[in-house]
Amino acid sequence: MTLLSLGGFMTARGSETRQRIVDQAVRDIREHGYGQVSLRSLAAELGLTTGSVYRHFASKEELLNAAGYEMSRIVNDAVVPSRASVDTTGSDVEILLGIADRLLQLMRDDPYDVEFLFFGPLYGTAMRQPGAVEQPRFLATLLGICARLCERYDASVDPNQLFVQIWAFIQGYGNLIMRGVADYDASMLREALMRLLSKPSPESLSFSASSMPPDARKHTAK
Amino acid sequence: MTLLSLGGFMTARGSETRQRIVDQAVRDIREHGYGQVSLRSLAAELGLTTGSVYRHFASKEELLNAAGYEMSRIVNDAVVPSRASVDTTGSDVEILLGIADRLLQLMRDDPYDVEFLFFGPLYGTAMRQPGAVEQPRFLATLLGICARLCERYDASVDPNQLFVQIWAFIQGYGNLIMRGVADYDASMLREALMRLLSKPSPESLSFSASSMPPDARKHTAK
DNA sequence: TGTACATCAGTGAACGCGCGTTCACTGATGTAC
DNA sequence: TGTACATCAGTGAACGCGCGTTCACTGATGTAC
Repeated sequence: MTLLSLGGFMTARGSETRQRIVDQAVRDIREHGYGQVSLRSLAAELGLTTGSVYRHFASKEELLNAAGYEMSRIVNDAVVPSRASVDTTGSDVEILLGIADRLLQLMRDDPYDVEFLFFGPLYGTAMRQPGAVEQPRFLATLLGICARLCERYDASVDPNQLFVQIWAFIQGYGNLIMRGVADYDASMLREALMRLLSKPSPESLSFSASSMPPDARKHTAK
Repeated sequence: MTLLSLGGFMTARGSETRQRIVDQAVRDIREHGYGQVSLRSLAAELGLTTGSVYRHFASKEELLNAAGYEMSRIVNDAVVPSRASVDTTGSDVEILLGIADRLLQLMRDDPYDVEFLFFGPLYGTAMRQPGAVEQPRFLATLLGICARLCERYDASVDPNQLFVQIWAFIQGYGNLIMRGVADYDASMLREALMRLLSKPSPESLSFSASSMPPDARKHTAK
């Protein structure tokens, strides 16, 4: 029995194999990291030969793009709250904390997934061409939250700047977790993010906050 | 004319070549990243052949270790303030800001140096065996500053936790800069670090800071 | 001072490996008539 | 219904490449006597 079309380019069998190859690539990336992906071993794990992979993808790069697309969906689904849960939980800050929490858990449990998406070969190519790979929704979500917070509480703060601060901390912390330098601590994450979202208060740890680094550099240069 | 000893294992000529090889490795890493270092091209750039490299190093790994040692010194010198400047500038917080500032400048200007040291093959091997590679002094310096600050202003805060927060932000921000996602902004760095060093103040951006992510996850799991 | 010898940095070719990629071919499947 | 044909997923061997590494050899340098 023949299925119709399937995009008009492949038989049912072919389309099925293509998906099996992509799925195996995702598994290999998750297990060993994208740098270790070899077409030979990938094909062997599926009981195929390398030649057959080229029946479905013009190059290894194209296969990795397809795997990136898949991975992007997986990460988005794991990190971004569903519409329903957003409606019920309410607060922007809670949504932000939730996204950060789930992302860090993912970086701890499946570091190679995130490494591939954020630090891999797709970044700067496919990831930035809208459509090629599903954009990481949670980044847009985070940026939106920052914008709302700034607007609501302090219009003088630049939303992009707040976003960079928060995103820097989250992925920096994730990096430390991925490398085994730090353990994931949800309450520490919460505390740090709350601090970044707060205005610095004068009565806290008091410093002689006079002149700044760009000049301090001169002192050591000599 | 013969120089004596030189460690007793090499002639002057040999020791000189060894250093030239290490220096070239550092240059190659700085320019193309440690992943692109090839013994063939490295030797060729020095007018040597690969075989001669093995007269001085038992393996590529050993050469990279030596290069790591060199790189570690370079980064330390660029980032850690000299004793004299520490004595004159005073405040712990200013020292911390200065280190962060210089490190981020370095990550912007010579990203491959930092990548090699912190995200490279040495990390977890040579970097953690005291002596093999000069430990990154500034990490110890940062930790010491965190300890002093906690002790002085709020003994209830865990210094390690504060250190992880600060270090996470700094290298996370550096990562964004290295990848071209964000530009380096000294005043933003200062602001973020000050926030992380402050106690969160209740009168700042006010959030319904009720329940936390670990539970929030249940909502989206369904 | 001259001669024989030891040392060892450097040569250049080769080895084996895994890689992405190509291609002539096989064989199963479904279509046309 | 049967036969000839087209399609195309998959095979398996080969290609060329760059890699780290090895090794017999060269030749310059300094030492011993």
